[in-house]
Amino acid sequence: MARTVGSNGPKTMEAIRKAGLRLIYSQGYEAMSLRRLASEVGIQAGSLYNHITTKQDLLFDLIKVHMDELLERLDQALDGISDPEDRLQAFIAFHVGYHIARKREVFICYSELRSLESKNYEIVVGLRQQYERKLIGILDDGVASGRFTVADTTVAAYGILAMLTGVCTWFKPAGRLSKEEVTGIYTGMVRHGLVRGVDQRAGLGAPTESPPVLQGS
Amino acid sequence: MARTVGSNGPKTMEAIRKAGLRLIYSQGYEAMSLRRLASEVGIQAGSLYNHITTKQDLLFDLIKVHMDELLERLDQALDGISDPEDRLQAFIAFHVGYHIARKREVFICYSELRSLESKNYEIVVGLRQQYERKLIGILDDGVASGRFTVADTTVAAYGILAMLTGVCTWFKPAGRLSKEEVTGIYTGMVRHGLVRGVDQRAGLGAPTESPPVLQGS
DNA sequence: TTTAATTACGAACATACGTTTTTATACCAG
DNA sequence: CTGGTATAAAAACGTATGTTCGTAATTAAA
Repeated sequence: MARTVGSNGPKTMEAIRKAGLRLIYSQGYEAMSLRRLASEVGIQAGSLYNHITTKQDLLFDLIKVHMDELLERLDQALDGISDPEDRLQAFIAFHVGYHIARKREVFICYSELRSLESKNYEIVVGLRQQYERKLIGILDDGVASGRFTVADTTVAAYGILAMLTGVCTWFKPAGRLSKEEVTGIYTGMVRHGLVRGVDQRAGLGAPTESPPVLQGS
Repeated sequence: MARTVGSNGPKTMEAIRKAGLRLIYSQGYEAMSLRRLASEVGIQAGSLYNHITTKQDLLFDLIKVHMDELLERLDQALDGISDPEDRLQAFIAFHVGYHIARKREVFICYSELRSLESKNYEIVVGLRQQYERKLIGILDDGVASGRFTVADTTVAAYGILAMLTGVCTWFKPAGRLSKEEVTGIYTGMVRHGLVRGVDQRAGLGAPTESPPVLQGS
């Protein structure tokens, strides 16, 4: 009926974030009750408020921390690379790798945007735009230097992001393809088309040997 | 305190479906209360139950009806077309057009899957797989007849679907690009790459004249 | 050792939820 | 006109929700 042995602030907060992430991912923010969250952490519902201010703040914190890290890691991944083609390649590899590694965080960032209060929503949308503009910038640089031909850099960027992000809805670590294979396939699709006509094969490496087997969803 | 003048079953049901679609789209299924829904329809919460059986059934019905129509319209759009390239082109045009026209229904079908009870969930996932397999089939046909080169038809199909579906998150009817322009750009990206190197321009039409202007989200 | 800050419990609060029931009116078929 | 059915209101039910509060026990600092 009081503070328990071994209770520890930072440790509990970490457990709340972890359980919250899992529950929001699987049930959605609205459907996750704080009593359920507390029980997964091993405390009572009221005790959550020693660590969070409101349920909404927990959601925002989870999303915000993730977006900040996403942007920071992207900068690291692109650091020192100046050639547009190399930067595009690095962007794709980073994006696919990150989205496979953090599929739950990524999913929440997309699916729970509408559960954010408007002030929080604006902040997150701003961060997402920053990320999008990195890719658009790469494409614009490539076009400006004559290295790329892009019908519309904005549409292309949105298309690339949507295509790559989709990976975290179907990728299975134990599945048919490794992370590296997936990255390679996606890079090829971005650069040479998702579907190539026979007249455009010149200059490409041999088609991969993987047969077009349908893997279960 | 009883039946009101002009009340009419089918008309009310239609209003419920319409308001429900809008509310679920903007707030999410869990966040939409039946009292709010009823008030938008202009009736009391309890009166909803003259038309629906449960809240869950309303969601399932909205999704199911949409999936059925999606599949039917796709069949119509592909009817009579046999060449794989033409079928792919028709698929892209259909998918983009439909997703622009029905963005709310489409969004719900993706974002509210997890709010479906397991039996309903299985049904909807089955329908979605039917749709995915249509595209995979087109790609397989093209590969079999030597018309396409595809690194991995399953991954390519998922990539195409994700890319195209993304259109309904940013497309604005009054925006810079028309539906036809968007369809054209996406078709080009599927066939020739989202980003082409300069060595691959031969045989393509002139790049579009649209400057890479960033449009607001 | 004393003191203050942490941390959790347990109970409670006000409110909101999906749903059911009862009742009364409007519509429609005979 | 009459009788049955369709439709809605109104009130209520039981439960669940996010959050607050007072209290007690643990830990860390003095």
